[in-house]
Amino acid sequence: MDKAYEAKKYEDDIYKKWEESGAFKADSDSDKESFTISMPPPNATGVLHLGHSVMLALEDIMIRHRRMKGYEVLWLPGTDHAAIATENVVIRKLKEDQGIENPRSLGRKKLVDEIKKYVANSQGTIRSQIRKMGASCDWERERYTMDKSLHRCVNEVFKKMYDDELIYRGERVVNWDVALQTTLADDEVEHEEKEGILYTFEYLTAKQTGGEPLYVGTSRPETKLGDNAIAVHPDDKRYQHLIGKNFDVEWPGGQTINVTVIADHDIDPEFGTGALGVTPFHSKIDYDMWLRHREDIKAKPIHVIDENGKITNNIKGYEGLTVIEARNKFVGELKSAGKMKSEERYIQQMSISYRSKMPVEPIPKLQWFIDVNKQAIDWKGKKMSLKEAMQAVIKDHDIRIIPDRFEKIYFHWVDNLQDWCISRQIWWGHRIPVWYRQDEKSSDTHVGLEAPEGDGWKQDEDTLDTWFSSALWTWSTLIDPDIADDHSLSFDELLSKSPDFIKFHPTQIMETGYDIIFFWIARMILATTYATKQIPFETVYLHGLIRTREGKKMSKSDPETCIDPLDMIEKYGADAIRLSMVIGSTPGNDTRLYEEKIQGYRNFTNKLWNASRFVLGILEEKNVTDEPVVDYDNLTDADQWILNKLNETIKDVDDGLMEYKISETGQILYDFLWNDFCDWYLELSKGDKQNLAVLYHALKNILILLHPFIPFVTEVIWSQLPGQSEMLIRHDYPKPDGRKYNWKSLDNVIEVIKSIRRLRGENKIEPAQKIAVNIYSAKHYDDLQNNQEDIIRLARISDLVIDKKGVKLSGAATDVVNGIEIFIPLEGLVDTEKEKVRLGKEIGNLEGYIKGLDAKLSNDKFAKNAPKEVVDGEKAKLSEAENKLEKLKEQLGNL
RNA sequence: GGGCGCUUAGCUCAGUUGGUUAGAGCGUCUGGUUUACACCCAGAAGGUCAUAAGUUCGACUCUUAUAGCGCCCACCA
Repeated sequence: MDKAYEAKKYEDDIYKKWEESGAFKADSDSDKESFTISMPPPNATGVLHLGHSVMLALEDIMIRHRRMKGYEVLWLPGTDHAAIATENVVIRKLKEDQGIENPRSLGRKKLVDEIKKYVANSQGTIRSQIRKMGASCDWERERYTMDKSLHRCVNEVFKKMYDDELIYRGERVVNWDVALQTTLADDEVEHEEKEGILYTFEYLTAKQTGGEPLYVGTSRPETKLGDNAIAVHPDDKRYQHLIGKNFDVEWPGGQTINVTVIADHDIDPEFGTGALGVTPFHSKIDYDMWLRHREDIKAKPIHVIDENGKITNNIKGYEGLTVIEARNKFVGELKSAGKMKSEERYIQQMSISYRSKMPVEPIPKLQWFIDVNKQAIDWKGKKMSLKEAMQAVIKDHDIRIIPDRFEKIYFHWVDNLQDWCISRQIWWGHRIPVWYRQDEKSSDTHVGLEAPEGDGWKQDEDTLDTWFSSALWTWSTLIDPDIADDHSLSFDELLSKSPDFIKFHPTQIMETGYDIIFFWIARMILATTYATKQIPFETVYLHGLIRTREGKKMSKSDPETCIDPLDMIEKYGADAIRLSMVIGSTPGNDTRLYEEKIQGYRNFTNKLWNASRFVLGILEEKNVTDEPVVDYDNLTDADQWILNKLNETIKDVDDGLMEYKISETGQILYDFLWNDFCDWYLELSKGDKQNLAVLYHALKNILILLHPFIPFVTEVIWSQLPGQSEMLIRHDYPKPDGRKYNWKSLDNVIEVIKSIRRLRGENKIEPAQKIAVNIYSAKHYDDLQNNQEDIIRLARISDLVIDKKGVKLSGAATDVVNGIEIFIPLEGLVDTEKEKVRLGKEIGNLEGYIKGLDAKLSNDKFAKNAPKEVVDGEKAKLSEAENKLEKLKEQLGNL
């Protein structure tokens, strides 16, 4: 074995061996309890980033742990077609690489083929990068959101919802991404604060109102060319006499509109002039207001802005102007006409597309929607709406969210959920499975898996929101592709006849970043409860975002702060990355990552490597070729101590992982290996009482316990361990052995050694200098006597005196631990004055401590209210401290 | 505007039913080469747990307020 572990030399080979051995494969025929994770599918054309790395590290830990525990484990990998994102990438490529000015002019089929080609070419990248992280997922079950079987599920769910009247087509004001030329769902719109201007101008003249002119404030004056109402608060005294009246308004440019004054409670009389110009076709609230007052409003809404963000032909003199041009023109006209009352700067919220980062225009369009309020689903015997079912599964704790504060965030979102616009005007994705046929006499609509018989059917041009197919991910991936091919089977039969679905759904845990709780988590709950009558997952584990050391978002454009996981794997190994992603971060909280952190965990893998090298060296020296059997009747104090620690560690680690406390558990293992096993047990094994079987046993279990966290290095070392034929990935997970060990004896020894080392350090005794030490303890005499060789060696002692009691040496450095008195009597080596000061300080501390304990214990209320264990514990502490104080005082007097 | 989170050693962070003299890693300082490891070993320094009040025998932990930082949701035009 090399002196230092070089991850690069081993990782790819190990991964290959695992994969070829079939260790990742799940068996739907198994009798074992199942444990399933659906891997959140990265974009098919993506490259591995830190978000993927955290996801893969966490999920692989969970998966490997359960696999070793004997669950039938399925971790299903896959990729997402990422509709808008992918189409854009390809369009840009065609423009840049092939000089095609407008790739859409290629036509639908050709462009989609180009995209398919691009996806097929780049899908391999992310696959191999997932492997680099060590992810032990079942590649034979890999799925892609555009697979045939998934496509069928998409169409089936669409049809089912359509038949249940949960999906409808209607003309609504939708979020229109002008740059990408498509609609967006509400949660795909981001809000950005921007300084804008609130224009206040004369809308109705004094003559029209019969009193003061009516002023209206707006940040988008150009839309006022399409108003059909003015809304005021019903109780607003200023406008009472106008409510219900109609007015013809002639704008300075000559355009005329007719507006009705309506009263609506949504109007805030305090804001602006308390009067709002209602533009139904270019604002969702205005649209809703129009719907509410449709009966009263005389004029029809006017379409002002078109899909390109330009003014329509409906507005004379403005045709073809951009929104900004129109605004400037209109404002100019108002000013010249003397109608502009004021222009105030204020902070307004801009709607921005999360995809294009460009402004979103509300415009009216005929689109497909999912009705979230219609009661159409049976959930646990109750008729519910999609929204109610989404609420119920969390409220009833069918699904648990970690950390639980995200439940509140989830509820807030669901409570305010509106119908989901699912149609997109792009070509890449699942095309809406609806066909239309029109002739002079009739118009037909067909919804189904394929075009109906007969001529003249044309499929809907739009595709589905990419999250529609993602919403089915936990189960559409489990539908047997052969069964999905059989169109004679009903949708319910697809589920009931697919062995994987039966065995592995619902999944146990959905682990993903909290940033997609709405896009994805909520949508999976929505679609899966509806379509399968099952929850998609039992637990949601939300990890935080990875940030730079300064707490900023990492961006690819800034290579200074942006860490590329692939570079780090190359440099430090996947194991080190995994630990750095997982230790010291808690669910739902962002973590900062920097190279030194990864380096630290690389050091840890190297520590394991060297500890193993040490043990393996001894085994080899002693010609051990098979696993030695531990002789439990013949254990040293050190053996008992480490076996006890091992039992505790096994329990804590197993419990911790079962509760998904990944960070804490990793920390426990880190400490156990480094502080207990290496610093003490291995050091003690360098003495005269080496126990081969226990060394082997401890190392073996350490490798098993660490394997889920750092699979590569543990597997490499495992292959060197004599007597193990099977790969570590398949090994059984340990249980505590149930034995009682005497760990206290060695604990005393350790305390004594630590104390002597500290005294040496404080008195500046050279490490090479061996010293004389006297130790007195009646109670622990045997413990010390039995381990004196180790004390001599590890504390570097020349003459050791251990006695039940003895002369309190003067002029010595002294300490008391666990009632054991320690003297280092070398005159000349110990600075008496310094030692006096030190002892005095320690006595002072101890007296303060005792005073506090005294006060606590003499307080009647404490004795009355505190549990007995606590009181007893405090009493024990007090007597221990008093004992120590007495001895220290004595020692001080002796100096 | 509504909601959430964070504030603990110089830095990055743990601390889950309130009960140790508050922990780790990195960094710093003092020393080191012993049957693995300098990607290492031994030791040390460093904290009014943001601030203030409250509940309690007891608060880093619970309550309330305040401040700073961050995030999410929301079309007061």
